[in-house]
Amino acid sequence: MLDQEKVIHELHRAGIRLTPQRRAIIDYLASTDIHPNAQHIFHEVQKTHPDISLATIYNTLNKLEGLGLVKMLEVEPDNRWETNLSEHVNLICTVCGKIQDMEGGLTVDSEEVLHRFGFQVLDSRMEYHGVCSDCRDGHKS
Amino acid sequence: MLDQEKVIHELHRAGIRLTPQRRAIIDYLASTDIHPNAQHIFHEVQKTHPDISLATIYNTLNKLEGLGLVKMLEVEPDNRWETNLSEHVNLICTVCGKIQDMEGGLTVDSEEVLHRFGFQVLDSRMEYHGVCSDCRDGHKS
DNA sequence: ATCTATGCAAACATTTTGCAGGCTG
DNA sequence: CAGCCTGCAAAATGTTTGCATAGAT
Repeated sequence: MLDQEKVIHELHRAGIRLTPQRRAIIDYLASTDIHPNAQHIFHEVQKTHPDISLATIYNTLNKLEGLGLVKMLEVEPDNRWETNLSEHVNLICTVCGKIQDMEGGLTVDSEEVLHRFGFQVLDSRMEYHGVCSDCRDGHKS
Repeated sequence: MLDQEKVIHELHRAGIRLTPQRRAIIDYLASTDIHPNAQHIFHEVQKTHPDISLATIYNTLNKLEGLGLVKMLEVEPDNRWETNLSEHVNLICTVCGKIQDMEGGLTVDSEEVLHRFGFQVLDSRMEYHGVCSDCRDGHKS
C-alpha cells in the first residue's frame, strides 16, 4: 500500500533525514492496513525501538503527511492514519473502531464542483459509518 | 435547515428539558448554515445569555447529536456542527475553514456495501477539501 | 562538522466531568 | 417539589512544543 522506496526518495528530496526511528515507522505503516492511530504505531515501533517517544511518532507522521505520503483520518476519539492514497471510501465500524477500505464506489467530479461552486477540489474524504461484519455476527449470537 | 418544532418535540419525547439555554442554542443553529464550532456557538449565544457556559454548549450539542438532530463534523482543529441531515457533500476550504453544503453529487449504495463487505451503513460523511471561490479570488490578485 | 532529529517533559487546546445550587415540568 | 440542568472549575485526553543531547549526512 505504501511504497517505501518512494517514501525514502521523497524524504531525501525534501531534505528530511532518514533516521532509524522514521524508517521503523515507515516500515510499520507499509506492513499494515489497519489504519492505526499514533498510540498504536508507537506501541508497534517500540517493539524494535524501545526508546522511541510518542513525539517522534507525531513528528514523523506530520512530515509524511506534509509530503502527501500518508493521510490522516480525522476520527474520534483520535486520528487514524492510512497509506492508501487512491480515491476510496473508508468503512468505519462504530462498534469496534475497525476501518476498511472500499475501492471504487464513489467518484469525485471535480469539474462539476468547480463549475457549480467555484471550489477547487484538492482532496476527498469519504466515510461510511456503521457496523462491520464481525460486530454484526457477534451481535446476533 | 433545522426544524425547531421537530427538535422541541424530540426533546420532549426523550424527556430532555427545554431550558432557555438549549432553546437559544437551537435557535442559533436553526438560523445559520456556517457549520459553527462549539466556541462560535458559545460566543453567539452569549449575546443573549451572558451567563451561559461552554460546558452547556457541549452538553446540549451532545444531546442533540444523540437524538440524531444535528451532526458533528470531525474537522481539525475543532469539530464543527451542522443541521443538514440529508445526504450531501461538505466542501471544506483548507484556506479559510469555510464549509458549504453540496446537495446531490454522491449517492451511497448501502446494498452494495452490505453485499461486498457485510458492512451495514448507518451514516455517511463525504468531504471535499480544497480552495473555495473567495480564497481563489483573493489568491489571484 | 553541521544542523536536524530525538527523547523527555511541560505546555496546549478541546472536550468532559463533578459538584452545589437553580429551575423546569 | 423532584430531578434534571446550569455554571464553574478541575480533570482528562490527544497533540504540539522547547530544550539539551545525540546522531545522520
